[in-house]
Order: sequence, then C-alpha cells, then structure tokens
Amino acid sequence: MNLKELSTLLGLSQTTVSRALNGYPEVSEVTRQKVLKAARKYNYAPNPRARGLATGRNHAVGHIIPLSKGHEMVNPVFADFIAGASEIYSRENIDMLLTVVPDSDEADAYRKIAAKGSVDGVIVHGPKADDPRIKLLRDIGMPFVVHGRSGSADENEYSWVDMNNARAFERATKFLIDLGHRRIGLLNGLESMDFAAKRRAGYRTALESAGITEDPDLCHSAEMTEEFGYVAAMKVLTLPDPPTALLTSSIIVGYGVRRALDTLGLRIGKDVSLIVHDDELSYMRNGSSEPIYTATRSSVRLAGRICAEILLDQIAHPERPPRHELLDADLIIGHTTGPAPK
Amino acid sequence: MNLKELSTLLGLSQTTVSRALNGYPEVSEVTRQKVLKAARKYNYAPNPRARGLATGRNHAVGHIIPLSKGHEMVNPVFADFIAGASEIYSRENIDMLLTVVPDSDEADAYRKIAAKGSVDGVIVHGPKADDPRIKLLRDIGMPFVVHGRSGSADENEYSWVDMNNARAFERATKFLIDLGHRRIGLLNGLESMDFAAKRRAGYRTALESAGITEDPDLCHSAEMTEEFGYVAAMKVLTLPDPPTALLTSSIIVGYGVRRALDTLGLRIGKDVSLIVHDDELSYMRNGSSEPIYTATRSSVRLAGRICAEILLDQIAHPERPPRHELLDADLIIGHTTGPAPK
DNA sequence: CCAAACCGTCAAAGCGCTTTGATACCCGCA
DNA sequence: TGCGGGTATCAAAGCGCTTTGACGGTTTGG
Repeated sequence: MNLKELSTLLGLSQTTVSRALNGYPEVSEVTRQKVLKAARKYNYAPNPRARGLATGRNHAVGHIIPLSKGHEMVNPVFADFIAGASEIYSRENIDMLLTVVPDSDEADAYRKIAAKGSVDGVIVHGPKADDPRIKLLRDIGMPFVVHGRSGSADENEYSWVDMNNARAFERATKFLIDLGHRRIGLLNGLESMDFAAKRRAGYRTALESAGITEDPDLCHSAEMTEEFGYVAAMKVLTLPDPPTALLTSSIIVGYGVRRALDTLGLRIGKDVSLIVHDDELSYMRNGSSEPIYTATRSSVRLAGRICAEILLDQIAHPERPPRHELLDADLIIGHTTGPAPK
Repeated sequence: MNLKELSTLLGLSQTTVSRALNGYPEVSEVTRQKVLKAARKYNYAPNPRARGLATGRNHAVGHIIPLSKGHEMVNPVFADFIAGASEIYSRENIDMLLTVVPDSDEADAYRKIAAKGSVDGVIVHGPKADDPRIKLLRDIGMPFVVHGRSGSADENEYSWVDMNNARAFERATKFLIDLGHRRIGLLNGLESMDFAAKRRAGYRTALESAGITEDPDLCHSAEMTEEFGYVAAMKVLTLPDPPTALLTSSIIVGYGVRRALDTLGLRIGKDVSLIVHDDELSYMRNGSSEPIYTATRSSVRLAGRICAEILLDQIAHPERPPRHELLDADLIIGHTTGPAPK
C-alpha cells in the first residue's frame, strides 16, 4: 500500500492524504480522521526511503563503533549503552544504524557515512585521549554526540556526555588511603582511551596528595576482560611487596580479581580490598538490594539515554550550541573493602 | 556531490556514469576508469535512499531484539553475536539496523517493518519455545534467519542457525554422572526460551538414562545474570541435601556461582563441581591457553557470522530453499570439575 | 457590496538514483 | 553502396514521498 493507492481509495489527492497523516493544520479534522482510519485499516506506512529523499531527513542515527586490532568495542558496556539509547529512539520512532569502523580507514569511513547521508547524526563511542574523529566530524558538519570526551582543549565545541572519571577514581583511591592502605594497585582500561587516562590521573592525584609515590608495577592497563583481571591481579599480588588494595575499571575485571584471590587463598575485603567501577550493567548487577563490591557507580544505560536525547535535539535544532553532561559517579560501599591488614 | 553534478563535471550522462560505477558491461573501459577516478576524487557516494527507491533493494538488514518486561535481550551474548554478524556486513557493505520490539505489539511491529521496507531481511533473536514470530514473518514474506530454533514442527520451513543445546547439556550432565555425582543442579536461562527448554531436556535425558530422578528443587531458571547465579547457588547449596555439582547456562551465571561458593567457604571443583556454558564471549573468555571452567563451548560470534551469511544469501537468492546450521558444542575440561565428594 | 482574508483541496515539481528504449556511430560484409 | 550488427552513449520515465503555488469557495470587514 502506498500513498497513491491510499489516496485514490479515499478519493483524495496525495497532497491532502500526506498532510492529514503528518498533522498539518491545513486539512479539516473530519478528513484527517477519515484518512487516519483508512491508513490504519490498510496498514499503510510511508516508505522511509521516499520520505527521506523528499525531506532530506532520515529518522535514523548511526552508532559508530571503532574497531582497532586487538581492541573490541562490541563489549558489554556498549550493549547496555545501546539499550539505553534505543529506549529514546523507539519512543521517537528513530532507526538505529550500527557501523563498525576499523580505525585504519577512519577518516574515509566517516566521510563516506556523511556522503551517503543515510543517518541524520551519529554517536561516537570510545573516544581516545586526543581523538582525530572529533575534528573530522566537525569539519564534515554532521551532528554528533560523543560518549566520553577527548582530552583536548576544544571540549566546549562539541556535545558530549561523560562521567567524572578523574573525580570518581580520586575519591575511590582516597577512600582506600583513609582505610590505611598505602600499596594500591590499579587495573585500568587501555590508557590510550580517554576515560582510562582520566581515571589514572584521578588515582594519581589522590596518591600524591597523601604523599604516596605511585608504583608503576602496581598499575596495569589493558582491554577490560575477566582474564585481564585474573592475570594482572596474580601478577601484582605475587610481587615481593604486594598491594593491599586494588581498583579496577570494570566489574568484569573485578570478577577476574576474585578468581585470582580464590587461587591465592586470599580473602576479599580482608586480605585484599577491592573497588570496582560499576556501570550498572544489566547482566552484571552489583547486588540488588545491597552492593556486593565497593564501587564507583554510574549508569552507562542512563548515559545512552542522555546521549540519544542530546543527539536528537541537535538534529532538530542544529543552531543550538553544543551541550555537555557530566555525570557524577557515586561511591558505594559494599563488602569488598576493609582496613588495611597490619 | 550527486550523480548529476558528477556527470556534468565529466561531460557524460547520468546513465553512463551510473553504469560505469555499477560495473555494467555497456560502458567502455576507458570511460569507466575516468568515472571511477572522478568518483574517488570528489568522494562521491550514491545516495542510498535514492538508490533504494529506484531498485527496491536496501543494502540493509535488521536485527530484531525482543523486549519483554523483565527480560532484556541487549545482553553480552547479543553483543558478541552482533560483532560476528557485522564482520560479514562490513565486508559486503551492508547496513545493520537494530530495532528493539516490545513483545506486546510484536505482530504489528513486524508488519510495520515490512511495510516500511527499509531492510531487505531480518535476523530474529531469542526465539521462544513456540514462537509466533516465525509464522508471522513467513506470512509477510520477508527473508529471515533465526538465531536458534523454535521447537515446533516446521523447522525445515525456515532458515536457522542453532547450537545443539540438548546434546551439549546431555553430555555435560553425563560427564558429571560419570564422575560420581548424583545430585546435580541446573541453573538455566528462562525456560520459555527455546534454547533453555532444550538444555533442560538434555539434562533430563542424561539423568533418566542413569536412573536418577530429577529434583525440581535443584533446577532454577531465570535471566542469566551474575546475581541469579549467586542467589540460585546459595539457595540450592543450603538445602538439606545439597547438590555436589552445578550446570549453568552462561559463564556469567558461573561467576555468580563462584561468588556463592566463596561466601559459603566451599571449594570449586572439590566440594562442588561446576560446568558452565561458554559462548566464547570476547570479554569473558574462559582462559586463553587452558580452560578455567569445565564448559560446553560454542562460539556465538561464529553463529553471528553464519546467520549473516545465510541471510545475505537468502536475500540474493530468494528462490533457494531454507538453510539450517546446527553447531556442535565442545565439552572442554577445565579446573572446576572433579569426582563427587564422598 | 466588494475586496480581502481564509479554508480545504489539488496538480505538479522535485528529491537522486536506476533502467528502459532510443540514437548515433562505426565496422565489416555482400 | 547499402545494410545488419555491435558498441557507446543518452534522454526520459519512474520509484514514493513532501512541498510549493494555485485554485475555487466561503467568510469577514470596511
């Protein structure tokens, strides 16, 4: 069923039917009702390609997932972010396009996406510490929102939604210091990523203001897998002077740490304290009533919702200035931290 | 840059330029090269909407994610599946559309997707034990591939890619029985899901052929979260006559079981044996060289690749009969199983 | 009472592409 | 010389929608 068929069926012109359907005021209420009823009856849906061609708008946004060798963006955090964003999209009837872009030909891929024009805007995932994609997208002139930031000075020039990574990890580190810990390990994400760099900085700040010198042997940085948590924890805990507390950038890494403690016969929260970062992943909830792990907590799903909302707003009103949302992480106390052992 | 501009720039007609770009034989090789060079130079990409309008083909496929209340399909397994599928799509230059469909108005949503015609085919996720969506899609006449199957008798009438769930769980259960275990718990996914029903069936088969009667108290079924693993394990292990072995439908549930064993001071693989199902999730690898958990293993990423390939094939050749791929799971031995304690 | 404003509707143009059917040209063969 | 058969190119139609500009018909206001 298309517009033409529907309009002849109704004995009206395509114009009138189209207007009726799109809520234009020029059509009388009685006609509109007739049209709406017929549309429902015949299960009419406008062809989005044709509409896109005519309007230049797509009712679609793209999520661009960078794929570096050895670095996989399609991760559980991403899944929850998407889930959040899609809540907004389905409410607004927007399509979501996923595009995996190997970062070898990034610039090209982005230009191509813009040239094809199948999306009205994009969300940028996993920004690096000084990410060229941002300048690129600004040059191209396509609306975009970054999940995270990108270190550089032009932060006010584009829209982003980020968590206060530095602050969160500074607080967590300070919390451990206050409990008497002096040897504190950090199992971080890849520090080429902006979020990980900021977390490291926060950790460093807390140590410095307590007069503790950072020991690079206690810091590891890699893709945030369970296995990384295990391997890195095994490594630092078998050092001659092992840490009494660990911070991890993801609850998944925390699972690996738990397994390492199992293996070494160390008690979590007694022999070794652990603070994880908790993105409130739906399949890896940190307890339902009471938190299990002491954690810095910030919902990535919420971040997805906010990103999507800002993007849609920017698409609808390109003249508005960029928007930023800095989410604060909570520090929540669970059962995995305690005073430093003597 | 569009076709018209490009063609006037070249002093050729749109027809010729279009043909040159699309590899038609009617255009001379020297012209074709000129056109290709210019297209690259001006970064020309055909507008996919316009092309779609003209050809009826979209170069896009949809992934339909069911959303039930209390059931979240955007999960880590899904993320890895998508990653696999997108490998194929990006090779073939196909767009991937994600659509979250609340299962309240499923039928409507599917019809709408078909009516809009923005995708050439869809992949169906998370089929239930007797899923109405399959008949629906067949009636609509849109190419589709199911990730999993749907129990009913018409299995040969549509394309699917599934793992041999029953067989895998039968073997795992038998393996535990051979180790002397008699009380074996099953922490399964939602048994309204086809895959979970099949796993349960396999588990049951193995018990029966060993002459063990199934104890419903040892079986739990829910969304496969870490917390479910913890809660369910705590429940069964504190029974008067607790199991000596557990099977879980996901490695994430296994993490929860590990935590429960921690809490109860039980040793994994000694006091309680554990077999998990391992989808080879990239962020939750079951060991790199040597497996950690004893597991039934089947790569969901591979399943994603195969699904995508079959779908593209069905789109290109709608006349071909449905295809099925039944992946066999390996049973791999890790460090979490051992003989039943006396 | 007539011009001005308004209302509901329509025909037609245009979005950027593919594809059909036509055309102009050249070659070789009788 | 004339004609059939390629070969390389083109103009124009059509995909399904939105939107512009126009058109009769009805109110309204001076």
